[in-house]
Order: sequence, then structure tokens, then C-alpha cells
Amino acid sequence: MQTTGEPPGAGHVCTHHRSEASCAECQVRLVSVCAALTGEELGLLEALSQQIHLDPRHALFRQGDDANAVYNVTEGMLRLSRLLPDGRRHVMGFAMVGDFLGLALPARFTVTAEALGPVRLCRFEKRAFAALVADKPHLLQRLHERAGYELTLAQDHMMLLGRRTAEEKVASFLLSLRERYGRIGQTSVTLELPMGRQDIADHLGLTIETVSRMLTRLDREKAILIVPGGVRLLDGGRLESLAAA
Amino acid sequence: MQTTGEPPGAGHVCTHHRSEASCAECQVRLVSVCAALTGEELGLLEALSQQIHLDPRHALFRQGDDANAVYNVTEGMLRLSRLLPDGRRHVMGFAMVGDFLGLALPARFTVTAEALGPVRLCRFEKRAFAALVADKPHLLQRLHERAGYELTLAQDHMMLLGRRTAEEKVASFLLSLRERYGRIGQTSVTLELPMGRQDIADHLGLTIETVSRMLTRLDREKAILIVPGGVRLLDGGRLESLAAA
DNA sequence: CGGTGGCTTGAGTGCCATCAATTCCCGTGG
DNA sequence: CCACGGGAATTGATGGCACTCAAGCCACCG
Repeated sequence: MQTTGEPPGAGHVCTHHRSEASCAECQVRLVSVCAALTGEELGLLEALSQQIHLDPRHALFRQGDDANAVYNVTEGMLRLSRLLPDGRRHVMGFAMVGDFLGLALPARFTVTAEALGPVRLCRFEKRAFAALVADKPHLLQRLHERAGYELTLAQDHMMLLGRRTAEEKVASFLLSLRERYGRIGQTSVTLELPMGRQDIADHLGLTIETVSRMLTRLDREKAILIVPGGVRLLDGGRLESLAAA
Repeated sequence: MQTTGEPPGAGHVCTHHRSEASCAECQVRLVSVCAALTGEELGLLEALSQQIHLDPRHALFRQGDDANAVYNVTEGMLRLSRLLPDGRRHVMGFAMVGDFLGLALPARFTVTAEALGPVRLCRFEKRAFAALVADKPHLLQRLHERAGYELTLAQDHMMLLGRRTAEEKVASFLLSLRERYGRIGQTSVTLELPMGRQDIADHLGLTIETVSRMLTRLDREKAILIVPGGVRLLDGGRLESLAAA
């Protein structure tokens, strides 16, 4: 029925007035750019924010769209991808709880962001947000720190794409996901993998078949256990040695 | 004699008092983070700056060093690389005139920066520079913009590493280099390639042999002409079609 | 003139992509 | 409750692109 991407049915972006009592009580604040803002700054930010949610498989924005808003993820996960003219795709990464979309306040989005499951976000109209940032160096500071972190993630990923074998890529991917879950307080040994195998493949520069084979191999070797919707990490040490740092 | 990297002889980092009359007369200012600063800001920045130069093959800093300074390149080119524990290397990029090293004001450098030829830089002691940045949002703004640009470069490069063939990689590399030279006013059809084949290979996730083969193939097809120290771009259109966007 | 380092070229191999079924999973309807 | 259908994931067979190993070329230099 559907050829690609677009979900069936009528569900699309829905906006609501905030359901959280306030930013001050937000579960996500401490792991996002909002952390360590003063009470005053937080109040100003809150005044600009609008809570929205996104149904699975729906795009929040697309590569090339002009960016008239920026977002903070408060629930769920999104896939960030870019397309080559000939259709080849690369998944730049996955935005998790606490991640900020539009860090650099770009004129146009350079990636497409699609919900992997139900997603909730704080939306900020860009013009107003940029004005607040210009007025509050402290907030700009936080954005810049975050951008620096993204830059090191990007470097790690370039190293992975350029110089690692398929098995190392998959092992590294699982470990980096565990690390990012850890950062937001999710420390279960069972990793949720809300993205599909094709998404992982396009993230790691592999084919879906190779991803599947490597996961199966890791499972056979008892480093992981494949479970519906994710994997259980059985032998973190072994994964780390396979990831080659 | 030397096993790797380290140059012979006694040449090392040398510091000088500024030889340029002032930042205001700096040739490089308009293409770097210093562009569009007010006269006052420029004066403050100048007071912190120290002009240094670096001999070919010498490291400015190494991956893991604590970053007690940041730099602006005013002449020459540096290779930015990271090492995997087992020795595999990835060249994250090449810093050219106008590029800023230490954008994110990190605690430790995440890459090693080595001079590919004679290099001149403006050095800023990090503590003082950070204090200036904290005081001058305008400067932070510029740094952040630049970081955003670096982030898009990183995304382009990830796409290249993950989803492109050897020939596309080499063609894209030449074009992106031309684009970057263009940004700093170097518009000659002859591209200087101060880095070696191994550096290009480690940048593109290929082997030196493959890089060499692809360059000679492009030469045979009359898309480029290999000349000592660089290449002459004969057929930009052809390169663009080979680069597949 | 031999030595050295960078680059190119050639032959063989291996890892991962490609092509092709098959199985698994899960929601749907009989 | 089970048959059915469709998408996702897995598994198998084959092949090609890029890697590996190795030799040769060339410019430069002591």
C-alpha cells in the first residue's frame, strides 16, 4: 500500500498546551540543554515552549525544510537521516530523550527526523528561541557545549565508519547505545532497539543482511541475547573487546 | 631512524610577538571566527593572541593532551587525526587557513594536529580566551556558528564514508577541497594537496593503493591531471557526476 | 651510487554486498 | 482458535570491490 516512510491513517503532528506542570518539574530537564539554567531563564524558556507529540513513522521535519522551530525530545526516539540524490540513505543518528534538534539554529534542516515510536517534544518557535539565546549567553553556552558533544560523537562515528569491520561496528553500536541510555538514567541490561535492522545498517554503513548476521553471531557467541524489540547484553566485556575500543 | 611521525632535527614550536601589525590588518580575519567582531572585541582578542609557527611534520597538540590553548590557522595546513588502540588511524579532516582549533573549548583535545607544511597560527591561552568568550556573547555566537558548520561537514563526511564507493569518495574529496579553497579566496584550478596519499586514504576510509588507483583512473579519464604536489581539475562537471552529489 | 620514502602497478584473496529463498512475527479476519 | 497475509528478519549461495601482499618506479639526498 505504502511505498515508503509515510504512515497510513490520519495521525499527524498534534500540539497541546503543556501537560507537565512546568519546566521546573520536567523529568527531562537535567539531561538536556535546559539543565543548569537559572530560575529566571527557565521561566522565559517555558513561556516559549509548546508540547507536541508525534505518532510512529511520522516525520517531524525533512531535510531541506526551512527550520522555523527547534525541539527538545522528552519521550521516545527519532531517526535522523539524509538522502543521496540516487536514493542511498545514511542514518546520521538517533535522537533520544534529552536530545536537542536544531542545536546550530540552522536556516534549513540538514536531516530528516522521523519518529520511531510515539514521541513527545518541546517545540520552540525558532525566531523567539534565537532571540532568547541572543539575550541569554548562559543558554547559548549550553547549546555550544552540547554542539561540542555532538561533534565528538560525530568524530567517533567517522572513525567507526571508516576504519572498523562489520562486527566491530555492530558491537560498538550496541555499546554506544548503552552508554547513551545510561546518560539518561536507563541502566537496564536489556537494550531497547526501537529502530529496524535497515536503520541500523544505514547508520553503520552496512547492509541489513550483514547487520543481521553479526547480531546472530554475537548471539551464538553468547555476548548478547536477541529478544523481541531489542537485545540483552550478556557479556559487556566481550562486546568491548570486539568493539576494539 | 624515525619510526613514525616525529620529524628529525630540532625545529619545534616557536613563539613570536606578532609580526602582523594588528588583527585589524590580518589577511585571515574575514574568513575566520574573528570576522564581524566589533573594533573593541577585536582589540581584546588581539591582546590575548600570540603568533606562533610550526615546522612541517610537527604536532601542535595530540589526542588526549589537555587543551590549555586554542588556535586560529593563518597560514598552511594541518592534519587532524585520531588513533585506534590497535594503530588504525582516521584522519578527521584538514585544518586550513581561517579554521579554528578548539572550537568547543574542550578539556582535552580529541584529535592530534600535525603540520603538513610550514604553518602559522594565532594562539590563545584557553583560560583567558574562555573568559573573553563568557564576557562577549557575540564571540560565542561566532564560535557556535562555526561549530554548526563543522557539524554539517561532519555529516557530509559520514555520508561519504558510509555510503559511497572508492571512486565517489576520491572525486568528492577533491571537490570538497576545491570548495574549501574557494571559501578562503583560492580559486585556482590547480589544487594543492599538501597531504600524502596515506593521509587521503585514512581520511576517506580507503587504502593508499586504492586512492592511488582512483587518482590515476581519474587522470586517465582526463577528469584531472596529476601534477607534483597536487592535481589540476580538468573536468569539474565530470567529477561532480562521479561524486554523485 | 646506494639508500630512502612516496607513489604506482599487479596478482590474489577475503569481506561484505548482492541476489534469492525461507522463516519469523504479528495483526487480521474467517 | 487457527488460517492467512505481509512486512521484517534471517539464512544461504555467489560474486565483486576494495584490501593485502609484493614488486617496481621515481625523485631526492646523503
